Amino acid sequence: MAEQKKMVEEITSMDEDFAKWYTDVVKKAELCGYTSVKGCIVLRPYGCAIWENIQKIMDGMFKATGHENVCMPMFIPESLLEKEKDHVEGFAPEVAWVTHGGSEKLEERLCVRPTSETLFCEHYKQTVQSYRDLPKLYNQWVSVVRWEKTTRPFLRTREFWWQEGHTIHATAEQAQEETIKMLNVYADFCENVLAIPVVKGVKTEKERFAGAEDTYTIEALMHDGKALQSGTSHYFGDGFAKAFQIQFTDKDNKLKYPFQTSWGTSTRLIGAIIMAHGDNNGLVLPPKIAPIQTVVVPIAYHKPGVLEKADEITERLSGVCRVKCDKTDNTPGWKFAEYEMKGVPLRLEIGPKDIEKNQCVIVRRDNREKIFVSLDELEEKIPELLDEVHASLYKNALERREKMTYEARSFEELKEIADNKPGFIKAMWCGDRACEDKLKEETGVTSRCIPFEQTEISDKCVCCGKPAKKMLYWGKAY
RNA sequence: CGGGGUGUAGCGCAGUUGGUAGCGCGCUUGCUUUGGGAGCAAGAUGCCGGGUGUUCGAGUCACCUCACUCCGACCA
Repeated sequence: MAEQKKMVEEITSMDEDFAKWYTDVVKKAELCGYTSVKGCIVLRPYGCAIWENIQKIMDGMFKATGHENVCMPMFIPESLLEKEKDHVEGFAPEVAWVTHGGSEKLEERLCVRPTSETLFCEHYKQTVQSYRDLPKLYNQWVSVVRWEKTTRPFLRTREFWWQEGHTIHATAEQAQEETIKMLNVYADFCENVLAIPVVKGVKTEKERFAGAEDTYTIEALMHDGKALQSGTSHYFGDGFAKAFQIQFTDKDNKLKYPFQTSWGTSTRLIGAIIMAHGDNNGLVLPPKIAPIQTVVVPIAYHKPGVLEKADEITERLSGVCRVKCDKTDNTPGWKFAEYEMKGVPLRLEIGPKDIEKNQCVIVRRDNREKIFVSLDELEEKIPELLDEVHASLYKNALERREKMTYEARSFEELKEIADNKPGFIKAMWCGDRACEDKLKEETGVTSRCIPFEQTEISDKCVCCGKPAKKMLYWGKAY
């Protein structure tokens, strides 16, 4: 696969310059555009269609687990943001402030939401009185703003689109269960929809969300060996409830503090798709979220019967997949390159030679395999192939991750790997923040998560040699 | 926020010792083509990122500024 010949000249090869490859793909696939505000991107139709497909499927999964959608305002008064100490400390450095309404200076400045915990808390305070009001299982699809210093399309933008789930429960157990449940929904989505394998685990205190008791995460490995945090789920305990004075009367007629969670995934997932599946010819889209799943390319379409046949095939396929027929007067070669760049999973070529034999040529984007398919079998064959593409994308990504996951038993070994082999490093940890800081400082890796699936690599901390508590995934991250 | 790079046509770039703005791709029109980014012909497109200065004269020199981009620190 690495030896695959590069056929599109405009895209920088990923081995040559991964960062440039990434921006080339984003541009050439027409996923987004830049604007006059740094870090604020336009989701162009093709990128937007991918996001819409992500939203549609994920939203269905939220509904299936009992969640309801709401819409909160985008402004948070400074005094509201400040109510939970850790939370405000975490976010204050990167919020955007509104200071004027028209020409009048506001009494109190408003921040543009960087996340909406405080708004949900204010709302819960108004609507939760009894245990009968619980749980509330909410989600919203909105954009948020975080004034990042360095930005990259999809991976880190100042405004980004996401979903944030917020729930409130009568007991800690229920809230903890919810936190894990939604983490599993995310992992399920990444693996079964995006074909990206993820490591599930919990963050160390250092990497925890501001205000959370526990932050759970799914970590994916990109083509260049860097980790991408692809979704997080937070357990808040009753910390926010206490800070916001949210209380309810329980069955035993006692006033109690409820327990909360929040969880989010963002347009960063599009970055994950690009970097997990893409190749030197551009984007490779997992079929389930591909705006176009099959592109029909008529060959020598001026010849009698070709366009008619292409139309007929397109019409038939519209019942089994998202299909587009490109009837523009660009040459076939141009179209091949174009749709490869855009990651369309299947290309169907139909020309005079095929029509004679009642067949067509189907080419898979992921491995370029060329298959001759009888026109009588299209409706069965196309969905089968889409499933195969999904399965093989997942399999390849998983194999690559496994190949790029190393184990380290000593500091020297870890440093050696961190310096020379991009990827995940599994290593034991004593639980001390000091060791985490030292590893970051001296090797550049951060703790990605404490995975649920623990294996005891050794009994000593990779950094200080003291007795180890947990095995962690370490790595360089986006 | 530190370090590097780049700003000239829609995109990618050239522009020498300062002297009236160029190339490729794309775009428009026509004809011929069509199984891996087609060929020929004729067109259209410029606040040289912005400002100040030096100069008879600035895309070119100086200073300032803004934006983008890459690498670090901080973060979904």
